[in-house]
Amino acid sequence: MSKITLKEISKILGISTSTVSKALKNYSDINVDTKIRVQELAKKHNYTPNAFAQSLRSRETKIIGILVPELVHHFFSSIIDGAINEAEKHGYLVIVLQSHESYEDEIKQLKLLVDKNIDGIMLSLSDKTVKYDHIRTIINEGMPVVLFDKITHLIDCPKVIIDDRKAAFSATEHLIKTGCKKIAHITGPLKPKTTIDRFMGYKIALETYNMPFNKTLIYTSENLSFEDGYNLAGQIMAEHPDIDGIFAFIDPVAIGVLKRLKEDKIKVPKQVSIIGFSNWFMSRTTSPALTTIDQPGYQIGRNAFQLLLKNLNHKREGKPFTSETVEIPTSVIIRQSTRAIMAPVI
Amino acid sequence: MSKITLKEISKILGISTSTVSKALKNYSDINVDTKIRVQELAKKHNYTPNAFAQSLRSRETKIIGILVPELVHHFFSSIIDGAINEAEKHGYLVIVLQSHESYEDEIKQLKLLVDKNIDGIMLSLSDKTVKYDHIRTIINEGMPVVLFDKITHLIDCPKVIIDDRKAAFSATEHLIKTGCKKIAHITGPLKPKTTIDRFMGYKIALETYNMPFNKTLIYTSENLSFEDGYNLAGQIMAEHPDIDGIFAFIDPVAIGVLKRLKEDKIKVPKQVSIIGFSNWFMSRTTSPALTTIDQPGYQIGRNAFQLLLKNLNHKREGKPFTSETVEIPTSVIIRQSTRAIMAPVI
DNA sequence: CTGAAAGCGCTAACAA
DNA sequence: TTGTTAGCGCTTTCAG
Repeated sequence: MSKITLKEISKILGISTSTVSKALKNYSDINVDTKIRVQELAKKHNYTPNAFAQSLRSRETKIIGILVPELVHHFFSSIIDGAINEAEKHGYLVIVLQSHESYEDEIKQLKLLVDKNIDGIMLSLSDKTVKYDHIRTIINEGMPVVLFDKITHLIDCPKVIIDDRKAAFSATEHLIKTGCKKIAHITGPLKPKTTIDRFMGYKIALETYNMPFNKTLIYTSENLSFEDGYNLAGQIMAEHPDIDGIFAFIDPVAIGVLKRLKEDKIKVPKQVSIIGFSNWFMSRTTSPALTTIDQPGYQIGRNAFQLLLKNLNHKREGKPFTSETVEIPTSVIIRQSTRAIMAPVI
Repeated sequence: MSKITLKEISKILGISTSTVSKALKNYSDINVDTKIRVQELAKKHNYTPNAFAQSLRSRETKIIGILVPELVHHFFSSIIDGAINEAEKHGYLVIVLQSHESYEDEIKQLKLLVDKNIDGIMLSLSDKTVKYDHIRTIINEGMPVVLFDKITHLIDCPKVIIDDRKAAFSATEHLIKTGCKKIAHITGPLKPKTTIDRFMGYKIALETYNMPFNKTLIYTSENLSFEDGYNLAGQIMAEHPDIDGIFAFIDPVAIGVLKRLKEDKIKVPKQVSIIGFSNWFMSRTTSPALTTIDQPGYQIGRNAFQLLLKNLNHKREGKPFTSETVEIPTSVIIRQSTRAIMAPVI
């Protein structure tokens, strides 16, 4: 029925528990015969050590926690996928928690994790989080923490990011290089820093290519929704009928734009090119398929775990935490909502 | 720095650890004054009990595991979302693991979970799993297990399911009621039982409404992909130009169909109606938006945890496990890829 | 009302 | 080569 313990094995074999323990771990100072006897009996009874008892002694759980704003989200679930798979390779299990973009929840969930004595935490900040003492406290108490995607530079710890500004620059640049002369940008609520970075990337690209920046070409989607894109597209074309490119800061909005333009019989990409951001699953299923920026979630998760692992090891060895920042490269996924790149004029 | 223990508190206060322990748990036989002194000191030092030590004694971790075929999947991540939120309400944390649709991985991951001494397991079977002894063993050893979505009736334990057959019946019925006379069905690989159930639902609906079942109207998507739908749609219309309805067993395939028909200038829903299955996020963003079957993932996760919790409690109280099956209702989400329901002829 | 003691299962320093 | 012992932090008799 239930699991067998060291003590029980030792009783059966008439030896001490410490001998059994050592035999199972192949200590060199144990008689080969006893080793074999022990190991066979253990196998026969399907012995596995009691994880709490081990943890209680070793101060290690081999469990880490990951806290994201929302789990039901292609980007974040990809990150978790990457983290879980990488963790498993190294013998770690992963507890998943969500902050639902709430500062209070973030604090609460973090506390749950800390109280469970897990070994380390991977964290993507909620959009509402503007104070960071709750995180600094955890780190100061010796918990290894890695920040990813939604990060702040105000916390000194390892981080995994994508360079949203650079990525947005590429997106805008792609529109420019494919012949767009008047490009609108749909941005989002101010808070997640990523949104602002994307806006900055757009702006810098215009400057770099000597195109005028026009404030009236900036539109704001409040809730990042498909519906927002749909409505804003109508507004954009009404206010600026000569627009020939739209860069939306996130795919669902871009897809909303796409749908509206099609319904309004505006040719995409012939008259207006559209580029999104994030490479959501559905972006390749639209017609025309959406050109977008790929954010490699899986790799972010993988790298974040690797950084965490490094600090886990540092902690065990008494070394100080590192706080390097790893940047994961993004790429433009060219599909059909933008025009073909024009051959350079010779 | 690190966490304070009962022993340290007791030393500071010059009382015994057992008194401290009881004081913190508000035992009735402790002097009110000592209680207050203890509780205040504990609060001051931010005392939280050591979770392993507690687990070691109580044989409970307050952690459960959930194993799904794939995490990066709207349906499964919704289930996990529901499970995590419900678990949290009851003081449980959730370890998430994936089988990647591999039988071997399923066994391996289950073992990881069991070895961690977690309190219970929520499991959705991999498509490759056709033997169930690994699961029966776990249950027989006393681990509460709840199966959801991808289940088998060959295991005696609580289950949460949706009735795929009934749902597919409704889907087909909806096409019939909106005037379709010749309906093709795109099904998938044989294994997940859900696929067959959907096919059965389609067939039974035809029979119920006295429509001929025609084997040549059944098409198979091998990899459930958007691209498959795209290609099959071409094939279907070539072989059966008079088709006026297509029921695809999963949304991405339906969306592929939609895209192809549009490209081929076939009017949806005027000439051909399309209905999907699953209500993936993107299905409302297509144009026309896709009519589909909603599979309420969140509720499945929630209910599965509740069943697990019930068995967790039964176990604690020495009662036998229950093995009830909860069926979560689905619904037809009517959008624009099917025609309006015709008024009944009076 | 309080404390001593035992024990959950495992490990490791030390003794034999 | 093996065993003894102590202890990780907590809870719960049971005795005082």
